[in-house]
Amino acid sequence: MFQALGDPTRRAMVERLSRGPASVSDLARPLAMSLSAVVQHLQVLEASGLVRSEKQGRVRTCRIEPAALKTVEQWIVERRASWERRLDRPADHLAEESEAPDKRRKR
Amino acid sequence: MFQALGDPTRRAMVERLSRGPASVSDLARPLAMSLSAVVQHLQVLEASGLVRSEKQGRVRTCRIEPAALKTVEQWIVERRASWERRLDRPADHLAEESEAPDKRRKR
DNA sequence: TGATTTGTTAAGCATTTGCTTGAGTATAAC
DNA sequence: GTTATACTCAAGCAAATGCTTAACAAATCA
Repeated sequence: MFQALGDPTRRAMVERLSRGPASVSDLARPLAMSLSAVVQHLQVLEASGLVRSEKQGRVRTCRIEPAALKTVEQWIVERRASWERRLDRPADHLAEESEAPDKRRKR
Repeated sequence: MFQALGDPTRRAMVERLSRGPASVSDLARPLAMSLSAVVQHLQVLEASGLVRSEKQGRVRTCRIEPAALKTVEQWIVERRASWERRLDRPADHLAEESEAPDKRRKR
């Protein structure tokens, strides 16, 4: 998912979709590239699980998968929490050392 | 930042750093690649603003930049909020249409 | 029916990415 | 002072990425 969101075009597509469902052409309209390229980006987004789409007639309607966004959000939140937890207990890592060396409790 | 987090190795580095500061060799230890490669990943992370590092003596100490993580988090939260806001007011987009066509209020 | 709209698929191509190796430099340890 | 440590920097290279064009298929429209 992070990799999918790593591309600015795909982020623009997700932004558009966060405001509501859209067809492939809708997604392509503001983008300065071929429809084909947009379809390829869409495939990446779908493969990542961030976007889902279904086709009725000749138009494919795409929409965001909020649960997937939540997963990404969760990853970030956890890393940040892990870091902040550290700062809240100034014990232990006062020496702020590396790791491997000094595993023994003496010295 | 999304692009930086798009690589699994770099995500592992961020995970490690979320548990506390580490030297370049610390970061490299669990990774199956050359130190040089790790340094290159580190450069990407620093360029993105997600990680900061400073060198004292011959060891470079790296740490996470929580504000940057917060920025990423914010982006996700906003997209998700934008989507959920939509669902809360079932007005308007009942037809769930595309966009450009039918701008006129008749029909 | 024939033309148009909407999308799909494949091939090809330039650029970017994620490494490696090898040859340094500066600090710290012995 | 020699040796090990902890990086640093520059090539070089294979694979992945982000496009393009072109040919095609299926709905829908006139």
